[in-house]
Amino acid sequence: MISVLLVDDDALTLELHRTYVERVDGFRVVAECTGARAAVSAILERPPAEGIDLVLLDMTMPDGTGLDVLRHVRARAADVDVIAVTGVRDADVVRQMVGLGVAQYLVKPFSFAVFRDRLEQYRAYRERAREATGPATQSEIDAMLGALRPTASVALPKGLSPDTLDRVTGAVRGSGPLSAAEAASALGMSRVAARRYLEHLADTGQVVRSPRYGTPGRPETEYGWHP
Amino acid sequence: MISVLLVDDDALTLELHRTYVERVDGFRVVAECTGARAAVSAILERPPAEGIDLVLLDMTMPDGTGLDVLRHVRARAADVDVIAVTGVRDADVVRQMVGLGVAQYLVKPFSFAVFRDRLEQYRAYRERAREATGPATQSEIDAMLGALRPTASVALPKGLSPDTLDRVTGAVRGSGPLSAAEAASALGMSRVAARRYLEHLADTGQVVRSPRYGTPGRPETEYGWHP
DNA sequence: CGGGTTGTGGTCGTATTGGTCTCAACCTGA
DNA sequence: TCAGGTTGAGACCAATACGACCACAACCCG
Repeated sequence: MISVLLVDDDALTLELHRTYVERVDGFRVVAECTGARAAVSAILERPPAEGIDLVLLDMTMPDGTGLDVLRHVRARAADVDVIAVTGVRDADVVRQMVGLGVAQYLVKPFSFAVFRDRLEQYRAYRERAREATGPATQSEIDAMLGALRPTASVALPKGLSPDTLDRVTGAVRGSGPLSAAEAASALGMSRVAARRYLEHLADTGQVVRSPRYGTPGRPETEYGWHP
Repeated sequence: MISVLLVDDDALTLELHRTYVERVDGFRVVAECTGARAAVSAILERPPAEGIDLVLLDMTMPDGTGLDVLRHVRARAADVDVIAVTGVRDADVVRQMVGLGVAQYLVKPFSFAVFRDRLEQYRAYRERAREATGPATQSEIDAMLGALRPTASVALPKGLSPDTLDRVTGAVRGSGPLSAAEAASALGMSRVAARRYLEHLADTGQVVRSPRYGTPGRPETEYGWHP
């Protein structure tokens, strides 16, 4: 059983993630924190016997960032693994977190399927690390690290390509609310195709639809990012 | 140009690694240390302007281990990447180093070809991290991490020859973004084969995929070195 | 104030083009 | 010669553009 510590400043998010974790076999939540300082103490002071294996760490908290937490923990040689779970997508933050050894970096919001995949992947890494208790060969080490390699995520509906979805997602994130036509011209694709992807994102809850009135003619629906 | 610090207690090894680094384009050795304490000072005290990008870190040194070095560095928020280069293959050490955010773990001894591959892989990660200066999408972050983690096997997948891979790599490097068909005709090979190699390069993070719209019909994916 | 007109975007069917898979032919090394 | 691996050709599948038609809100005119 893998013991998990949840860290997030929002109680609602905490609860959601708890239910997520409990739906995955072999993982259990042993503690929760809403602040950076509390997280550091929880990780460092917990007796090793009932130690924490994995921390799901948010970035933004009132009394410090996830980066601060991780720096303290790493300095103390605490032997925990960390999955960053945050809405912060700044490339520099990602780089620093990777430098501090996060096993995965999950961008909120995400579906349960994505969450479960990441946890399963972490479990695979963990199993490999455990079974090779003695000296390992280079290729065993590679296999271990390779297990942490993010895999292509959930299967898309027919007619959608991962690459295009990625581009559309980026456009909506970058430019604020967009209509299908605007997204299409920004990406150099057709309005119909752009709309398909935006609809998919809306269906999976990653963007919100809202009608845009005022101009003559049928109202245009615009798609805005939903953090 | 990526600035490298070499850390190893053995002068001979240091020299060997220096020649290795200098044989790889775009990397240069800016400093060398033979001890743990010296390594920590070198990393922390060097002015940011001529900062160190990458540390090749040995594990066993007279005045401390590589783990100690890394813990100090991480606690100080130094923004350097690290490749562990050591003979130590203990699974627990590997796990701890991974937890401290090493980009690669190289077991001594190794050939120059292996060494170069790892450096190239690190470069791919670095480029991806740099090009996405703003907010990134989940899949961009995944691509970044995917570039970092070693592919399960060091050798190429069945069906790919090193020679052809070199030619395809050269074509993409030289001619900017290419579609599979364009690469095929430029190299005088079949579209299917060209695509196989381009896909491999994309999977290992050395080239980026992006769909090309505008014409009726299914969009063509183009493969670019690092736009 | 109300119904028709107009203009715009949503929706669907079809054509088109590249991606993807399978299997046979070829090449290389022992 | 044989075995394994690499390439290539064709068939099928998938993702997009385009155009026609439908739905909706604003506007206009009585």
